[in-house]
Formats: sequence, structure tokens, C-alpha cells
Amino acid sequence: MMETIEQFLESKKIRVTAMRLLIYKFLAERQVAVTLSDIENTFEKADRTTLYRTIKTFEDKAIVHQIDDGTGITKYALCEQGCNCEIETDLHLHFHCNNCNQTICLTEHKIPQIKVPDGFVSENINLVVKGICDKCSGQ
Amino acid sequence: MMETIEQFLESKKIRVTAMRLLIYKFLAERQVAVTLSDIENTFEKADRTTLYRTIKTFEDKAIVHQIDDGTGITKYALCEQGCNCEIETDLHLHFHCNNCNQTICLTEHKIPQIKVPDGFVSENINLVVKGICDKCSGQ
DNA sequence: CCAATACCTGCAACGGAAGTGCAATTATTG
DNA sequence: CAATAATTGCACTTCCGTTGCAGGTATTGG
Ligand SMILES: [Mn+2]
Ligand SMILES: [Mn+2]
Ligand SMILES: [Zn+2]
Ligand SMILES: [Zn+2]
Repeated sequence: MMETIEQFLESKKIRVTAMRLLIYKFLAERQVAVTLSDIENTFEKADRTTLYRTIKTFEDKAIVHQIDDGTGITKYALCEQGCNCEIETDLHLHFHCNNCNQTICLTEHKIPQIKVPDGFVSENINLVVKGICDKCSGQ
Repeated sequence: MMETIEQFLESKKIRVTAMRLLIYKFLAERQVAVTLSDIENTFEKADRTTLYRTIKTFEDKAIVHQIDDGTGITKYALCEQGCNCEIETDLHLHFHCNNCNQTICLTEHKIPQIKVPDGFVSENINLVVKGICDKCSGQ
């Protein structure tokens, strides 16, 4: 029934390595989007490049999606099951807290239909809401 | 009636210099958002830093707004009259063309109301639509 | 009009983040 | 077990944004 991480990675044609398992687990246990530096700080023994390329592999195989929250630093989060990143970046919205600087996937909150002028073709939408998160608003 | 650029800058407490007039005119005559490199390439005699600081001044004085279109490179555009960038980044949406790589302010298209979960406070929204622009769609 | 001051500009340098080439190590296949 | 393929680590590069400082230019007020 419940497939292991190893099985999951293999199903996505990603070879299982110690590094990849560690990084996958790290992403899975965090609720917020992470930067490459976050990962670097967590796995100090590993080389930057390896971490970088691991995330890139995950992205290519569509189990991680990239988030541009406007801080200038790319963040990453595991895709939901059934997410269609390969086709278009998934259309849930992201929330960036101006206080704790964390970015959260609001996977339940889909992006509404956006009208564009005649002649423009919309393929993809990035929507980031900035403000104060639930933890920081003391609520 | 019609105020000159000089008068406009002074009204915003920006001292008029040759450089600032040139960059202002450059921004004014372009319909698309520009990068710092765009400006650098246009004014090759001027120093990178001066151009950077000129844009920064314009931004601080709220006559230019910054656009993060997800390319990783910050873009800039003149604010509309009555734009309230000082308070919150103006809430029109931006369109990034995946073909010609240009980013356009859709100042007529305001961002719809976005619901966030309980406990979250929305202060600001960045919405970028990506796709094919009117020129590139051959329409 | 001149001196003091404030502001603007250019040069050099720095830092962070992203990305690449190559060689060494490790895993996979037959 | 040998041949092959993929992964990892190291060194290095590039790009963008940013800052410190010093020289130049404009503004002010006496
Ligand atoms: Mn997400
Ligand atoms: Mn705009
Ligand atoms: Zn927060
Ligand atoms: Zn286009």
C-alpha cells in the first residue's frame, strides 16, 4: 500500500542515493519552501554543487517545484501528489511572510482566472501574496 | 498646464541632473519594463553605479516601480500617475512574454481579491502572467 | 561673489547566488 | 569481474546587486 521513498524515487526514474534520500526527507519534513542555502547549512559535509544538482534533478523529474517569492532567492518545495509541474507550474498560490521571511505553499488555494488583453496568451501564472503569516500574526 | 519633466522631478524632490533627465526620458519612451543592463547598454558612457543609483532614487521617490517577473532579473517601469507604490506596490498585473522575453505593465488590469487562510494577513500581492504577448502571437 | 556645505558621479571592490568543466568516485549492467 | 554509466566534489566563472570612498559639481547663505 504505502510506498517507500525509495520506491517513489524509482517510479520517477530517479536513482536512489544516500544524498538524494536525505534531501528528499529534508524537504518532506519541512512545511515551508527552502533555499539552496538552507539545504547547504543542513548538510555541511556535502558539496554545494551536489545539493544544487540534486534539487535540479528533482525539479527535472517534476517532484519539486521552484518558487519565486520576490526575495531574489529561489526557493523549492515538494510537489503535491498529482501536481502537473511538467506541463505548467502548479497554480496554487504562495505566501511570503514579511516578518519571518518564510514562504509557504498554499496548495489548497488555487489561482483565480486572470483576464489578459486581446492578443495575449496566458500560459502560466505566478502569484505571491506577501504579508504576515499565521504564526507571526500571533493567531 | 503641461508640466515639464524638470518640474515634475522637482515636485518629487528629485534634483534635476543631465543623467536623471536622460534616464527618465528613456523609461518614458519605452512601453516595456527595463533592466539595469538595458539602461547600461543605452548609456555606455555612464557608470553602472550611477545608473543603479538613479533608478534607486526614482524608486525611493516613488516615480518608478520594481517588477519581479520571475526571470531573476529585476525590471523597472515608470509609475502611472496616481500610483501608490509608497504604500503598497501597485496592484496591476504584469505580463512576461516567454518568446520575446519582454515584460509589460498591464496597468488597466487590476489584481482581483485573493483569499488567504485564517491567521494570514495579506499586505501586498505580486502577480505575473507568463505566455505570449500580442506582438509575438502575431495578432 | 566666495566659502561652506550638500549632493552627485565614477572607480574599485565585494558578496551572494547560479552555473559549468573536469576528474575521481561510486553504482549498474552484462 | 570488466566495461560502462551516473553521481559527486573541487575549482573556477559569470552575473547581478550593492557599498565605500574620493573627486567633481551644484546649492546655499553670508
Ligand atoms: Mn508551491
Ligand atoms: Mn507595472
Ligand atoms: Zn511569519
Ligand atoms: Zn513577446
